Amino acid sequence: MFDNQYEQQKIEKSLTLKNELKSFPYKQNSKRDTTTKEFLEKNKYLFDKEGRRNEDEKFTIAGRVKLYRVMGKASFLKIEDESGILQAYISRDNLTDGYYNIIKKLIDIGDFVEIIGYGFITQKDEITIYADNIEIITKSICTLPEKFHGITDKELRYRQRYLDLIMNEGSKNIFKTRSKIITEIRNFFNDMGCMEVETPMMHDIAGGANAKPFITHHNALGVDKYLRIAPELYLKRLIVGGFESVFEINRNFRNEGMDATHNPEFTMIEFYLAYKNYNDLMKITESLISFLLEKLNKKDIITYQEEEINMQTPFKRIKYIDSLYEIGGLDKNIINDKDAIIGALKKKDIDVNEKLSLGYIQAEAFDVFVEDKLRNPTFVTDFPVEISPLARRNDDDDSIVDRFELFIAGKEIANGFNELNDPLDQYERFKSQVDAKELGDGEAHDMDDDYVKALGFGMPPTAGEGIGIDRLVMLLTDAHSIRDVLLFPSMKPQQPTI
RNA sequence: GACCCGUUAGCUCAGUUGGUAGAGCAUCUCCCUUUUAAGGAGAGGGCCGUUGGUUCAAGCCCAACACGGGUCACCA
Repeated sequence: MFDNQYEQQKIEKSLTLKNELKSFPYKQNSKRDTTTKEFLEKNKYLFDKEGRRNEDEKFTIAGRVKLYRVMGKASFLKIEDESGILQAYISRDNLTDGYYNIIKKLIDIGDFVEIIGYGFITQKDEITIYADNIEIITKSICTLPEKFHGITDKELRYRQRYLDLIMNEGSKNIFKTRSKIITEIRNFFNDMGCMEVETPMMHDIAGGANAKPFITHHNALGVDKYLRIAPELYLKRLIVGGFESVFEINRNFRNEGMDATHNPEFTMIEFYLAYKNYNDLMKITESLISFLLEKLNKKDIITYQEEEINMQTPFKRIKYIDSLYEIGGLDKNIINDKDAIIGALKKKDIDVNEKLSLGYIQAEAFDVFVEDKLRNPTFVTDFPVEISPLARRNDDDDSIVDRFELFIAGKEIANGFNELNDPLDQYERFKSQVDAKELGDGEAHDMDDDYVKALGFGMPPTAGEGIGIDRLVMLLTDAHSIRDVLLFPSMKPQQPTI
């Protein structure tokens, strides 16, 4: 650790600071009173002032040295804090007794310094702090990446995100936007009177979605637990309990492949509203997205990966079955003919499990022929009942459910439906999920007796929805990969390189 | 899981038909008191991803593996 030549040199400097200057290289009790941004604002007036400086007004700033230019008896530094970046000027004549010649050799790019000084304007018209004193308050040991190209290696950016954040302004902005989006989503639901709740992350039965779970173990109880794949069944238990509108923003864990839109842990908001239906949810979803665009100062037309997406509401709505021929281009006459769809899939070299029922085969066809073509926001509605084990059947057609999914730029962003609250029907649906599992659907639900029992006590008519926050952030920050919107995306372990 | 691409100094990258490893930034020494990726002079810094193979000789050719990226598949 810390054994390359650069690190050794910096450790030497750190020891010099400590032993010869009696200046501990890792100080506490900073006296910073001004951020770099505030400094720049407060000293703008100097452009109009005689002499373009004011030696009487002192400021203390602190931050990381990003650039360092030594010119003999004077030096310029760029000091960065969270608010921005500020140029500092230190000169031999303004520091005490030869201190300049010592400190200038001990400062490295990457160190945190604290500077007391006053504002002045340089010959090139840059507001700068003229240092009366400078101290290294945190000595860096490791060398920062090159100042011009920064860090471009994606593996390094993901594994050492702190370096990415130090070097890449764009990356920092993505995470600021992400935080803003989550705050505003929270505000949106709070303003609706919806209550934020927390439900278990460790489940005895991995329910609420079709996915393979992570398994962990509880030693004291001697039982295996599953990291949750969705909070749905717990949130609906709360509706049974009498809360009429609840939401939860938190992580889900799914033990599946990773790619540009899938990370094993990802963030969802799920919300459940009693006495609302799935049409209400679509309207709420539209107003949420409009609200976010407004808060982010974005227009209705956004650019995602060089493609224009029209986010204007209301979003397009199309029935699932209709989308198969209207968008997917399948022959209208074959969409209820299982064998014919299988034939169409086979033409595209898609392997299908022929034992599955029509609804599953249609779902496969949707994935293959339709999903990618949904570029502008589109609600796909009225899904087959087989692939919607927790959704309420349509009153006129019991083979479909009152459910929608929202697709934008070919990706699923949201999924909502009228909640199934008939305990007997729910029991039967779980049973057919168990059957599907035996037929080879590794992601089908297990039976959840307690949940069925909860419904037995009565859940009022309810609609619920989940929105994938990461994908929404990708869309709104023009990020190509989910890893670009996760601070610490999942990566394979690697031998330590330090 | 399949295919393609990548892996060389702290970082960003060159590296010819196979013949003793290169640049810029960064670092160290020296010069330089208003610079803007500051400038000038000099120096140090390498398990060329790992392991095998071919060859008199491998950063370069071959194979396997590791990690990453991309495309597809799987997956809500």
